Amino acid sequence: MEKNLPVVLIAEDDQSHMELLSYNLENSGFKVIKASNGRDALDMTKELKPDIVLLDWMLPKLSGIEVCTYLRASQSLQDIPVIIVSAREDEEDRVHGLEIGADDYIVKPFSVSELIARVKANLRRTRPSSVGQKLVYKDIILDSEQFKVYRDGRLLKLGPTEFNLLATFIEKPGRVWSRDQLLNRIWGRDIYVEIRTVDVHIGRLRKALCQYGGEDYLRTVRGTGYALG
Amino acid sequence: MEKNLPVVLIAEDDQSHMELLSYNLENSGFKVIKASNGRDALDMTKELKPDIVLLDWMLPKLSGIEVCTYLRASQSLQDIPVIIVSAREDEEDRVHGLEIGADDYIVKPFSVSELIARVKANLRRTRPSSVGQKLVYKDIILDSEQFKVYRDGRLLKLGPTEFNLLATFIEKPGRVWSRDQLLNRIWGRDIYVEIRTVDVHIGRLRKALCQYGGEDYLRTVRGTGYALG
DNA sequence: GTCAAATTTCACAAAACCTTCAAGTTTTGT
DNA sequence: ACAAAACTTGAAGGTTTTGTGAAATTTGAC
Repeated sequence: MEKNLPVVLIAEDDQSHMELLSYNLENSGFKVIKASNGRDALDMTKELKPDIVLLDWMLPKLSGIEVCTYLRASQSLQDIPVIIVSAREDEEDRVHGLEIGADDYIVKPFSVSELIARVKANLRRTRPSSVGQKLVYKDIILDSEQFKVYRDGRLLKLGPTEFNLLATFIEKPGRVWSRDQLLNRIWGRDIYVEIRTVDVHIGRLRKALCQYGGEDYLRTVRGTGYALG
Repeated sequence: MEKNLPVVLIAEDDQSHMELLSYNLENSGFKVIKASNGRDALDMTKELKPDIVLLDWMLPKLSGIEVCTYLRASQSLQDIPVIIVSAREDEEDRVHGLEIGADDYIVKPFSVSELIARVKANLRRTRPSSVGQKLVYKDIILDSEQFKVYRDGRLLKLGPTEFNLLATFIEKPGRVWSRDQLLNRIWGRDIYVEIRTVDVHIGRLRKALCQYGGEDYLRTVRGTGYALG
């Protein structure tokens, strides 16, 4: 129900570990989806495109290593950060884990705060607005922890959808997003909304950003979509 | 590196409980050391002289009760506050726990803020400077030692839940908390309460904070949660 | 310059969400 | 054990946000 939270896929076959992980991640503001074996993990990743994947080294059906290898080979999934969680401490495994393309490697037992920190660190690259960072574009500051947006020092008033749109744009200034991509990302996957609705909200965001005057930073890319700057 | 933080020894054999406890205590400014059985707990207490000890009732090798009894008999360790953490609710056990010299007794499941509050309360005796600092936001002062809140110099009347809410908010002014996060933090994990209950208590806190007039500092973030300022 | 396609704007009804209220229950204090 | 205080819950009512169609405007191609 909560929308636009960063999504973490946890692939872990040990029930109590799973619970510990998901409880704490949910508490830290993530949406958690769970897989108890490697095959499910892979399928769910393809299907749901989580923002980050936590893979246990040992998994039934497909090992974490295999899943990771597969993800790295996939065009559309290779940008999803992968953290390998393992009981193995040996240097060799650690190297192996990183070699096959994992972004990080955590050894059990680990502290919860370490885990959260690593997850956030790895999301910073791909979804900076999701980890409570202030994002800046020109004179706009978006504070995702406080859910506030300032322009030229003044606090702007904007609705949830406008905020989410701006958060998406400001993560990658200049990048052009299609209406479909925006719908998927902000409204969610299986929600039926007219594509034109995006336009309206873009218009609202435009107005909100200029409520105290100033240049319009939102660029319309005719036939394609929108971008910030 | 860490400077003079109060040290909490947690003796707990359940891995996930340990994580939950240590994560939250570390987050609240304590240094945590861990023991997974009674023998280790006793040895580490002798060796490291923590500022406070959290003892699970049931522990391998030596039970929490035995450890506590031993500590109380020791000249050099008897002043270390001991909190027994237990799943037993019976009055009898509670009495027994306190009889053998525990300073406090917490029953699982407990809320995080309750735990923190108890730990701080028990540290007040031995390390008064480490706890009970007053938290301030604008004209609001929250005195966590006396459990009192002042606004503009006047003592406010507010119930426990309202106090806990405010304590959470004032720790990080501006940060937005989801209802789920607030429930977890203030009501405790495995407790089932309607999510809407949060709204009502927010409403009460609002009223309480403005009982002598003044601006409403609580900000509703539609679709997300609440924040102070 | 004209035209068609695409985008923007506008107004409004519906939906989602939040606040308030009051009643009933539990907990606390004496 | 009783009274008071605090808490939970559902429902009603109010507010904000959202989605949509239609009209107006802009854009780019010819």
